Amino acid sequence: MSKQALPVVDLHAVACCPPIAARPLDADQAAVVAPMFKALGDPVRLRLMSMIASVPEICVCDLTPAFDLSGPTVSHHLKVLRDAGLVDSERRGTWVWYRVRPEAFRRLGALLEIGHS
Amino acid sequence: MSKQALPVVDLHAVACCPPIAARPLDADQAAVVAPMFKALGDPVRLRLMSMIASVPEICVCDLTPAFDLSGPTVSHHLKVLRDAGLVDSERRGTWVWYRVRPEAFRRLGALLEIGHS
DNA sequence: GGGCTGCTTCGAAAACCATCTAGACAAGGA
DNA sequence: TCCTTGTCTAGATGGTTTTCGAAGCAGCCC
Repeated sequence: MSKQALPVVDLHAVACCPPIAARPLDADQAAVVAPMFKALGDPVRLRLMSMIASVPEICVCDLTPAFDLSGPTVSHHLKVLRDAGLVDSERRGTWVWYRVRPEAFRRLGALLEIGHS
Repeated sequence: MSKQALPVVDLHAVACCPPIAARPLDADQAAVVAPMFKALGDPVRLRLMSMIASVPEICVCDLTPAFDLSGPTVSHHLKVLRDAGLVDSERRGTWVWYRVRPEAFRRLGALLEIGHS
């Protein structure tokens, strides 16, 4: 949905990004970041994310057959990833294409770096 | 609980660790890793993890007062982190101390590195 | 237009989760 | 031994999540 209003997670609102091992996260930061981890906390979504991140972009029609799940279920999981700000989608003609939002992905990785303690 | 049998997640069972952006995760790998992300997908647990990771070790008695939650609720969240293999605990006299399992933490970080695609 | 295919949204059922209170257990001190 | 303090377990409850089938919308082709 390229015409969709705004991502549910505003990435600019995240106080930018010392690793969680560097100093304790405050409640506000945690409230912004936790939903991203939560979105990756389901095996189906983690695989979807991995399939999307492994290529520049990928069609839903190539994602759905990789799972033993109904179309609506896969679509739901993709929406969770979208709402978490982790991926973006765009309809082009008949098909809908998904791609990673690299800044979100990088942010998450940065949080898990080893703190300099 | 130092005397507790084994961590619920056997870290050695994780096929070790190309970033999820390098190639699609298979279902077995996803089933092992997703619970770790899921454990971090709650704001309370993310803050707990961050507090634990920021120091060599920390007493439950220092974790609980940081939240507006009952003791049992904090204890429950700590158990989720333990079961996910992310932290370890040990009773020493009156108090129970928690510390990060660095290998699990590093593994998670490695998964989120940018793939060489 | 009419019908087809791809994807999403809706609504409902079942499973799961966060939180609480009450109670149990462990260690230490009177 | 009994009492207190710190932590965990058990059980209950309300809220959320996963999943489905049915229905909707968007784009294509005849």
